[in-house]
Amino acid sequence: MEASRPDTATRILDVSERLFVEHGFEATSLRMITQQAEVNLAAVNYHFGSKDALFEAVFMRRLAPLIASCLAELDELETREEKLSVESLVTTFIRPCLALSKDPARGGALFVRLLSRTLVENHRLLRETISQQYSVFVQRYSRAFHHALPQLGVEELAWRMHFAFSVMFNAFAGNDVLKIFTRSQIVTARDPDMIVKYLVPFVVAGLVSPVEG
Amino acid sequence: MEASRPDTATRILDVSERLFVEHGFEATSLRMITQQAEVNLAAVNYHFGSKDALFEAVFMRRLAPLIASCLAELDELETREEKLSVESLVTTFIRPCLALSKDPARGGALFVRLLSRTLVENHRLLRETISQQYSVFVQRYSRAFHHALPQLGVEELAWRMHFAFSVMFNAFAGNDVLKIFTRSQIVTARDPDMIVKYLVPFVVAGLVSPVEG
DNA sequence: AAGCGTTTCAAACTTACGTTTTAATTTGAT
DNA sequence: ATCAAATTAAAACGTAAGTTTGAAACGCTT
Repeated sequence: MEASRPDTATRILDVSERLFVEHGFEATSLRMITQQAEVNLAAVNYHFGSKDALFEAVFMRRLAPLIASCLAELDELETREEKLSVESLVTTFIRPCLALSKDPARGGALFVRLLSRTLVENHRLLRETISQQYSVFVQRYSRAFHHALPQLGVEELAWRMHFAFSVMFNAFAGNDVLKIFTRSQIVTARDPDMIVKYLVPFVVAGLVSPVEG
Repeated sequence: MEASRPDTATRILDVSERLFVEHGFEATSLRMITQQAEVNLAAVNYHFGSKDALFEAVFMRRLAPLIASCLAELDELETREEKLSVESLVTTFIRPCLALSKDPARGGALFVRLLSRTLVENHRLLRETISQQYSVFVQRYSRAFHHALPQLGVEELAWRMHFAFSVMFNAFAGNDVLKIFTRSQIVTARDPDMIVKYLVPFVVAGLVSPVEG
């Protein structure tokens, strides 16, 4: 009656995803991974080639569908509405993140944390492989936000998008900067819906705030 | 005419701070540190005891003065004004961060990046040593924000503070989440004053936005 | 100048890492 | 059933990590 055990490569990916989030890439050894995945040590190099390639595989398994979901939401929104509201635009990004966070089969909230962690560690992977492959993501959002907020100059818009995506990433990643001091004042990332309830108004307010003279 | 060379312990701290930011704690070896600091390999263990203790020393050298500066600004503001504005409150945190970012003698922007990096890596150091020592920081800000935003419930206020500090930390840390995709669309953290110009309005707007029914 | 605690130095130690190798085992088509 | 390919297994390899050691060099007081 137990669920069928995933194959070796999948078990490695699942365990790696969790351990990379918990301890970071460098601090996670192949021996930790293979032990918890109950596979032989050599299996990682056999199936993926190297530890670096394993990381890329872990990353790409989640990122590609997430980006695709966001762009699909964006497509659907642009065909449905003539004039895009900032809130609906923000939601096209948040909804796929939320769905991902609530779906354990797709890594649950783990991957968003991994993404956040990888961003600040600025891996070579993100600077090289990903940047070329997914520049369309930011281009699409930049254009959409420009249409929704035409009163903003390109520099001000870039900064606001930077801030907005920063806080959204951090929110889903559960990096509670205040928790360190207060000992879990907020039950972080436990209820993703609760995050969105407070996150969307905050981000939208920052994005649409009037420009100062 | 050259500046007098700092002593061994200080050189180790300076180099470590930079390397921990660039490569992370785990990926920075003592041999990298001692080589760039032009000290003997054993000097780290002699002066600090261990690599972990070195990290704590690097961290504490900057954090304590930063926290003290913030609290001093807060004190000065509370004695000067009866009713605190959200903007002035935000500024009590941003101004010390900005001063730190612009002062190479105190680590410049490096330490804020280190702080941000350490937050998402959630080191044992931050969970254990720091949380007890500096809980006063969050308590003071929580109370101040509660006075400035009395219309917000405790839960909503906690979330908004969480979001606000998230984006502020990330802004100073220069973790440009969009840069990865666009290849340095924004010249991040080059001009700290520019950050503040756009950061403060964004954060304030999010904090003061009206609560929804 | 002598003595003594402090600091520096070169070298080695132990351990753990990522990776490779070679053989055993399983799998799937004929 | 057989054979070839794919996968798993155990063991070892070479390297680099943090740490320790013991002697040499330094700095300061007497």
